Amino acid sequence: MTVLKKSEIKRNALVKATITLVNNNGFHATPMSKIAKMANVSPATIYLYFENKQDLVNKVYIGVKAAFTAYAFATYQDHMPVAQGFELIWKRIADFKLNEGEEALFLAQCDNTPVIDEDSRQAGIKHLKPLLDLWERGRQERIIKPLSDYLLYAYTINPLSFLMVMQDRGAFKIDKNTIEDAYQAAWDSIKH
Amino acid sequence: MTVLKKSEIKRNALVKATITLVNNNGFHATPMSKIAKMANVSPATIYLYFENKQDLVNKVYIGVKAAFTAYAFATYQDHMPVAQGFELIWKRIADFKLNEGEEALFLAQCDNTPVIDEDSRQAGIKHLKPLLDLWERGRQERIIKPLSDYLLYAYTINPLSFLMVMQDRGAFKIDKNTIEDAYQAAWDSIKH
DNA sequence: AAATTAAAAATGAACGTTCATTCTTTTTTT
DNA sequence: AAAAAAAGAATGAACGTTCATTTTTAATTT
Repeated sequence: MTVLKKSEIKRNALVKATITLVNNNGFHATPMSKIAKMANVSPATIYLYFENKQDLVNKVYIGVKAAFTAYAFATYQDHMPVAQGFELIWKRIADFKLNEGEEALFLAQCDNTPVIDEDSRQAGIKHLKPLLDLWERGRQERIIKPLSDYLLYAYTINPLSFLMVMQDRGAFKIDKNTIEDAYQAAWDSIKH
Repeated sequence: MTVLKKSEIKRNALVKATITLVNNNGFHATPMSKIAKMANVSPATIYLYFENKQDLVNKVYIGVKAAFTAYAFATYQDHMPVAQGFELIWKRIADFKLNEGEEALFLAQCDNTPVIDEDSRQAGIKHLKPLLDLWERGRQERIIKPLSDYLLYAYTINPLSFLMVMQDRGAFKIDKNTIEDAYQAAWDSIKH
């Protein structure tokens, strides 16, 4: 187990609190005072770790996005066959969303609203490079339809976010079968 | 052309301003004073038409949702064959999103964030009934995979919202071909 | 090892601003 | 002229941020 400095513990608590509160109320309905309270910290302390509120969400977003993509690509290797590589990455992403529900929800919220600075958003997109490369290979090998990255994303990765949000609202429950069905639908929509 | 009472003109201006400003800045970053200014109205006047800020978004949301579903189902009849009915509805929805970009974007934003009251959200969902009925018929006739409504929605309707948001950010442009490709992907993902 | 000092981290109260909403006055309509 | 609609100014609460201090940690000296 990594030993954390006290300051890192505080920073982590602030990040956690931000994620939870933004998930439940949205960014602008989450005052710094509440974040501080949930992290057991004085409001002023936040400003030792972050420049201001905007800087706080930006940094939390980038951090979560990094953790997300690290998880997604952890077991992927770029010499894998396209279909196998896609299934692997897709299911890792699904795993992340299931196991790290709060983080996934936070990303979904940030990706769909004008909360994050454009710079931070761009930084987050960069991390997807391996998947975009895989898709390019898939198109060239005629395994994947000749669709733009945006369409491929819209029909494979994005639906997971939607399902997450619905689950969070208590509308329904994602289980093993749901995941398998969703994967089939995703693959069917883009396979040649 | 319908003749509008002066009061209706003001109300419409307020609705329009709300949509535009919420699209660009998000709900909580949109002050009543700005909405009033954009609608050429005093802040106080808003309160003649709406109880408060929350009531304002709720009502705008419900109104836009109603217009959206009216458009989506305008030419649909429930005796149509499943595949034909689905294509019709899907393409009407795509049309709406293209022609009424601001309204569509507003819905996407409200559907993905905790801005709208749960009651208003539920009211919005009710309007989708004809589509859910069509899907049920499709499942029974083994034309559509036996997937839950949420999965069908995630893989057919929701991707359009994602593409809209991306287009709004200037990331890419939706054209006739995109729509056709998207429809094919949607159908491929759910057809038996 | 204990005592002292310096540095860093953290705090709670306070400030200035912004915002939703209300109040009073003016304008428009009937 | 009375009633209704609209306006602009006013209000109080909430917020992000800063500031003056205190507390904790680390370094240095005895």
